[in-house]
Amino acid sequence: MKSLEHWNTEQVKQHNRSLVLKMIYKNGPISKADISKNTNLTFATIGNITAELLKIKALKVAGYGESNGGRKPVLYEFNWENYYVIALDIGVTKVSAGLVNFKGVIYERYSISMTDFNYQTTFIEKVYKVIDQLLSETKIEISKIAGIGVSAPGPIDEDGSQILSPPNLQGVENVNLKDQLQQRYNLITILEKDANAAALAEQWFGEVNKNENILYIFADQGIGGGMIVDSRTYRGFKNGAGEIGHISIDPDGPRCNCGNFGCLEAVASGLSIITRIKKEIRRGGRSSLTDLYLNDEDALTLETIMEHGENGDDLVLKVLEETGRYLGIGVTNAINFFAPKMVIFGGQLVELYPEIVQISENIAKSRAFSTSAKDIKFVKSSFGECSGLMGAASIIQQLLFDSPGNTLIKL
Amino acid sequence: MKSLEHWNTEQVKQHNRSLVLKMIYKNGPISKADISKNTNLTFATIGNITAELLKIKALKVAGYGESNGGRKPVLYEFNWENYYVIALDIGVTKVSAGLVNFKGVIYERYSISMTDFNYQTTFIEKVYKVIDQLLSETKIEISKIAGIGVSAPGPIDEDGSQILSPPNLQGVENVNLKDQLQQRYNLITILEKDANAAALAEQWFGEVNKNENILYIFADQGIGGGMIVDSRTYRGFKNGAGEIGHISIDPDGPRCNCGNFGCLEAVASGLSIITRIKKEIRRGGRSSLTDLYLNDEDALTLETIMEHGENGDDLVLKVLEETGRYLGIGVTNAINFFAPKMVIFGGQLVELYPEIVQISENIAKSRAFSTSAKDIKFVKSSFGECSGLMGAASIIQQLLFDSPGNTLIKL
DNA sequence: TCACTTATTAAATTCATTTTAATAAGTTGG
DNA sequence: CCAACTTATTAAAATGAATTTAATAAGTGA
Repeated sequence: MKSLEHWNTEQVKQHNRSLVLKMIYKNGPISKADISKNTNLTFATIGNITAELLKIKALKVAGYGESNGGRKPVLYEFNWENYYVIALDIGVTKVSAGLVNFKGVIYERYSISMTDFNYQTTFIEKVYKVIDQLLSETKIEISKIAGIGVSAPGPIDEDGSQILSPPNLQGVENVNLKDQLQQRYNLITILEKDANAAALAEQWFGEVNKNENILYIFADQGIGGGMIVDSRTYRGFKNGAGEIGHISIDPDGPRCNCGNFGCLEAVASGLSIITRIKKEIRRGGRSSLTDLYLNDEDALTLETIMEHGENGDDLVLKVLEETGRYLGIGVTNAINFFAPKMVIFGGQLVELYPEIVQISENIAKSRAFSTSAKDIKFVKSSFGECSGLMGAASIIQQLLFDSPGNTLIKL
Repeated sequence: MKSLEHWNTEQVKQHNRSLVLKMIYKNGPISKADISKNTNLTFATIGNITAELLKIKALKVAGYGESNGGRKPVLYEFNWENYYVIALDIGVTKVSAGLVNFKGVIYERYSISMTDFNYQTTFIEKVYKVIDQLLSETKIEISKIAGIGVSAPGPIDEDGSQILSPPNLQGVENVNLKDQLQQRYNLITILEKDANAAALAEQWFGEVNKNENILYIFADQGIGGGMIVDSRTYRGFKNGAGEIGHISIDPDGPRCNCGNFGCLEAVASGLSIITRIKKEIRRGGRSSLTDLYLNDEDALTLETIMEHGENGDDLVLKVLEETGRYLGIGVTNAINFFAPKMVIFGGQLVELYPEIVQISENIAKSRAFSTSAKDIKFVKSSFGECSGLMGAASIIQQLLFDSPGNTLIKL
């Protein structure tokens, strides 16, 4: 976008304002002198920008620093008490809403089950309900809420306004959440694919350095992927990028929901584990899960399977190891193609079976093409089951910090 | 890079100068009024920038346009006669150098075989030789040469200065071509991986629209890949991105040089075709190539194989079709992950067997996950065997147009 | 020929950063 | 404790970019 547009002093101001705000956000409390050193902007410019940000209460004075031989510096920091985000995490099993501040601290939280059809409530009514509940319970003024960020199962349209047709969310199709939420709550709203949002959360609240490209693997019921390039979500043509779950790693493998064969999602997702174990049991394979399954077909959840794995069930252990191996092969392909600096794993499967990160890392590093692949960092997401909410929050945060002039400062 | 740095009016000037120059390059001959309309810059600014560019002879007056009711507009265009690039294409079999103008027209050209060891000439001496020959034969003044662009087999180091350790170029390892060429010829020199360079050539000289991300598939002896994101080469961590040849699509497939199994390069490259046909013949498979092969093991080049395919040899046709299928599966994976707007095919295999583009397209579009994959354009490179030289030329062109202030205008 | 339109050029204005200078408030050493 | 030195902050003037405004040149059409 920007590269096609002309620039004038306004973009300079925008850019430098954003630069200073991010600097204070990340490194505060900090003195004007240090901001100047780190940004190479002069004292005078820092003075102008901080004065402006101070006036709208985006910053606050955090005290005084130690003198280095002269006058004590005034320290500034981001005005945490003034900015909150409504984070909406739309999952397959439930919709959660949280009130999150810009440090990534979740203040209030409320969930509703997706399958709870007591009152025949529609999807959008459930969304309203969690948000209304959230707002009614909180003591934080609505004027301090910067916007509504939504993490949802893909595909999402290019504008970040509609949930199109997620295969796992029955009854939800072409829902324009953005317009409806903006209208109802009068707050800026943006949607993002769950894996992209989770990746963005790592960028803002995690241990990612500036301009390190990251690959986020969302291993849950299915497998999704999110990519961050130059600190921004990489979306690709019509938002189609990141579908690492549908990289086929075995043309003779099992059929995937997408119609293809041997997709990563068909061999390394949470659902694929359940499917494979059921199949083995039906085949007569020995397992401590056998009775459970034969009594109730739906009893085999990922949680119970993992419990039996921890108790040493051979079938479970075998399937889990295979799953790790497949995931490793998939990640190898992604690395050879995308070459990220970090690979971050999240989702239910990873939470229940964190060893899968190490297994994938070993396989990927032994198979990767480039010699520098050994320097790629593999980590489990630091946010666990909160990564959806954190992701949703980070969407709004990104918007605000990228153009504080258009969002924070409403002239 | 830029996002971490502060901006001032200098970057504004840089950016707008680059914008105007690219506008004139792509849309010239064009009037100041039209430039203003297209860029949203005011007449005065356009006046300043064009005056400056005119003064250093980056532009020239191309005549007068039709009046639209007022004074006839002066038309400006890029000063083609003033800018040339030495393009160096380092291939597995030969080194070629060409003098290319900014329209992508190749003026002079000279090659030397890589395997010609008559005089025990080292690699770097061969490079010097082709460039010297080129310079001695041309009538174009050396002052009009903007730089030396080099397209070379990867891996290339992060600075674009060294060829590291290409598996197919024996005897070439850690050669710092950039420093040596810059010193000898006193011209800015930049190296780029062959597939990246070829992709960039499509961006500059081909039919790619601004900000359309492209995936270039370089199917030759091996298989390489290049990606363009936001009009720039996407390199990834330590230049490791784009290795589509080492996406594994079959864990039980043949072993690849990289140590892995079932890599695209092991099942869909030019060499893999030769290997498979040899294997089939040894197994006793029927083919019109049988006698040829049994008399001389090295007689089975890709060219002869293709000839026999055109004459209807069943074995060849079968292997080619399989190859297309594999390539299609590999491209599907790449599309699901990267979601480009265009996929462009080049390299010897594609030149000899252009049908492979259509085959890959059919497979990829039937297997791709996203519904919008049907809108992805699949094309064969328009530059044939010249794509290496064109790629090399486009590297320097990109440099100049991105910061004309630092390169064209030497104050 | 005259009114009108369009392209170009030149001067004055605006806006953001930078440069320069002045001031405030510390530290250090004798 | 005070003088010399540092450092942080603030204010005013200068610089350099795009923009606004006005003037001029060169066409068109009635």
